[in-house]
Amino acid sequence: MDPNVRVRFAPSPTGYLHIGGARTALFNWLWARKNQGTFVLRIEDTDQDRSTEESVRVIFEALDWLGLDWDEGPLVGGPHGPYFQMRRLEVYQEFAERLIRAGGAYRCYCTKEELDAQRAKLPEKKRDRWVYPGTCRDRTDEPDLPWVLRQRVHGEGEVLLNDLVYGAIRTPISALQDQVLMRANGVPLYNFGAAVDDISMGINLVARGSDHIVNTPSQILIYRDLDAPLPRFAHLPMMLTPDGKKMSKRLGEQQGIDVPVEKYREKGWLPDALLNYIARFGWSQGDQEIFTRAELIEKFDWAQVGSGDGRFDKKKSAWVSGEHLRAQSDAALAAGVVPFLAARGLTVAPDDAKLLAAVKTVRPRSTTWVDMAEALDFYFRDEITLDPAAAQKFLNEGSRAQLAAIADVLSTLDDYSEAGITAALDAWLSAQGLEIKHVAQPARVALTGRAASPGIYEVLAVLGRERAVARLRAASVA
RNA sequence: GUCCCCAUCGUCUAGAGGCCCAGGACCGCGGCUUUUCACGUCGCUAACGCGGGUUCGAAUCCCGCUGGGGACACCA
Repeated sequence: MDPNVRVRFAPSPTGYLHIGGARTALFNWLWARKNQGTFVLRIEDTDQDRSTEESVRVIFEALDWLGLDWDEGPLVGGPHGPYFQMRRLEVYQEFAERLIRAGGAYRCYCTKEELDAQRAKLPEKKRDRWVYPGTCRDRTDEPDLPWVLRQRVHGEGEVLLNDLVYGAIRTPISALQDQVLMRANGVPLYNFGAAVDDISMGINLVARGSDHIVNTPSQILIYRDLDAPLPRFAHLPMMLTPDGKKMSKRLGEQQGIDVPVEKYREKGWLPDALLNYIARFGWSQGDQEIFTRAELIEKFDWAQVGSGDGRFDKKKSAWVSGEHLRAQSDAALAAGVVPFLAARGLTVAPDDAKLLAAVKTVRPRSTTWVDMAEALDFYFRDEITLDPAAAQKFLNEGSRAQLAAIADVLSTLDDYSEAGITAALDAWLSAQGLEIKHVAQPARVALTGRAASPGIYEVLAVLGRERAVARLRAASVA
């Protein structure tokens, strides 16, 4: 345990919280909570074309739903704010001056247009191999001209990145180029903004996606030139689509994977279940598959994080979701499903006795709230619709007569409880020389409208005498 | 194309030289349970990409190949 741990999650608000971003946030959060350190949220909104306030809100909501609370950041404040990059422009200005003085950057007066023109002269195939020729490296200051801050890559040898997950990664300094760090309007680019903020916010462990490994050497150079203490770095393997491609919203959804976190909420996932699935993705702890949030905090460690990219598995994620749902108490299940019933137009109170009883019967059959609400639907709806295929298959002249007889038995029954119903129907069945299996399916269709449901006696008991008898009679005459 | 990274069942993974003719989980398949569907339970199929080394011994170390992924912006 190390309460000095300071980690951060730094999303850019360009639409939604990406499932992979949620995992990055989770690993940082787990590490902070395990160490009783500090989890910082920083919004990297420097891409003014794509950043929106709406997506800032969406990200807050998603983190809130997941229960990943931050100790410093927007809404809660903290001693290292502001926590939106666009409100930290003076900080970058100051660091820019410092970096120039330290020899780690220079003012570049080349315009984008000039450089684009140079690039355009190259044959198309070589365009992306273009490197800045260093025109302004030693240019004297031009007080009247606009300038961008450009990194002065200097020194010999290689940059060593000692990654907690990947181990030693060496990059020759010669492979790095004089990239732009800050635009003429004072808005930083990623590598500068992230490094400056991580320094000024005292972040001592940077955990992010492995797609950022290539950025790290440039950032290490900034730390070095600023004489700032280097944080530890932990890069997380990528979460890919089932096809093994980088998970974009479009590609993910093409393959049936939800990429925005809010989708999981809409589909009725338990936040802890989603956390469990994404934590177990790239990280493991022996043979354990199901973890509570507390166990995740207790057991998480970088040593168990693997370096191989993985592919999202929808089936397994559904299983994890179901495991968590089934672990809930009846009361929690009832309370949780109420909004999802409401979404289907069914108003039920969370402490409704019938709901509590009904929930027991569908518990082993559900993987999400949405599933569960669907399974519960027939208990609470006044008029059910019969599944045509099921009705055709099981409701015929013979079964209709039996349903009518069963309705009679039930309507005169003294003890309308599951035990009472079972006893009475068993007596009736044996008097008829029948077994439950001969009438179960027709009864199921009549009572629930479907060919699959909880056990017939449970359904009868929970549904209540009035509705049960009415549905049986309705089906027997149709 | 260049640079970087990765490589165990279909998928997520255990495995840090002998404990592994490779273990767990999901999926799939089969049995049991059973009024349906689930849940549960028992079992089965299924992997160390290839080639060289090093070593008494390699899934584990080294090299090459192949395959995959990522990055190559005044995006993040």
